[in-house]
Amino acid sequence: MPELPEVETVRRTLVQLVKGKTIAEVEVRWPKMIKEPDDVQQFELLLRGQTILDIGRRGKFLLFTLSDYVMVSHLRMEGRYGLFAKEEPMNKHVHVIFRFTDGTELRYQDVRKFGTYHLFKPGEELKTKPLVNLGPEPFDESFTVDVLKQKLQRTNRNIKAALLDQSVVVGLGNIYVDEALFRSNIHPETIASSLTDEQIRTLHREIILTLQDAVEKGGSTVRSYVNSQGEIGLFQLDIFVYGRNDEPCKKCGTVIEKSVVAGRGTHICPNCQRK
DNA sequence: AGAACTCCTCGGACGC
DNA sequence: TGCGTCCGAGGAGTTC
Repeated sequence: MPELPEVETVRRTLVQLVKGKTIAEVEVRWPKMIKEPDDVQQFELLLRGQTILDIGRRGKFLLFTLSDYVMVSHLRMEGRYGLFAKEEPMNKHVHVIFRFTDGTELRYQDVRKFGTYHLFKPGEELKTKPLVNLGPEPFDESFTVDVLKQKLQRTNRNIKAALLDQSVVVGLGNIYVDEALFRSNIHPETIASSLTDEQIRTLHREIILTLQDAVEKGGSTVRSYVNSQGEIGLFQLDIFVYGRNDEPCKKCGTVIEKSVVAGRGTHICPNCQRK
């Protein structure tokens, strides 16, 4: 399940693979993925002749800057990109194909078909769904302790639910929320508004450090994620709690427990993270 | 505001 | 052992 570090890793590898290429033709095999424009044929048509100038990222969204449009792509849980020669055999889970003028093609593969595409005129993408209500980028200076504190103080939800909410801060998903909370010694069921100033300072620092560390290591490979060149991430070696239920805590040796919090599988060390 | 539901498929667990 | 069935995995939009 790609979160910020995995999406950033995909962005970095993808930009090297396709920057400067011009789209000759687009084939959408699963029309439900195209959210904007409504008409899938229109999506395919508008992309013809577009050159990929750059690829950016906002939260977990990839933003393809094209000659005349911005294409917003979300990988959700299992989306992957790969560059292929057109004659290479097609995987059955490929749902969108961008054929370039040079005979190569970018294939979007997604076993669960949860990924989404939006196409906008430049500037429009920031004024509307799905990007309009996103919170600050964790590595941006606008993500301050005070901003985090303000957002946490006005909610009665638990901290796990709050951190999964992309309007609080972007980029965290189930893995990195569990990791950041462990590294902050905070129990995921703690009511967000009840965190002390010191806990918020620690959490703010650990969110940034956890994500930075993971970006440097090329993300995690949990379940199916690989980057655009088929390489796995190395951060999974540094994971403290996610998926480690019934194994000993790396800090204190207590057995890691798994439960459900905010409707998500949640991993904690009951000794390091107390309510 | 916030919880529940929805989308979707596969693989692992489970039962016989 | 082998085969069928069931269900959990979850980001984010929508619904209530």
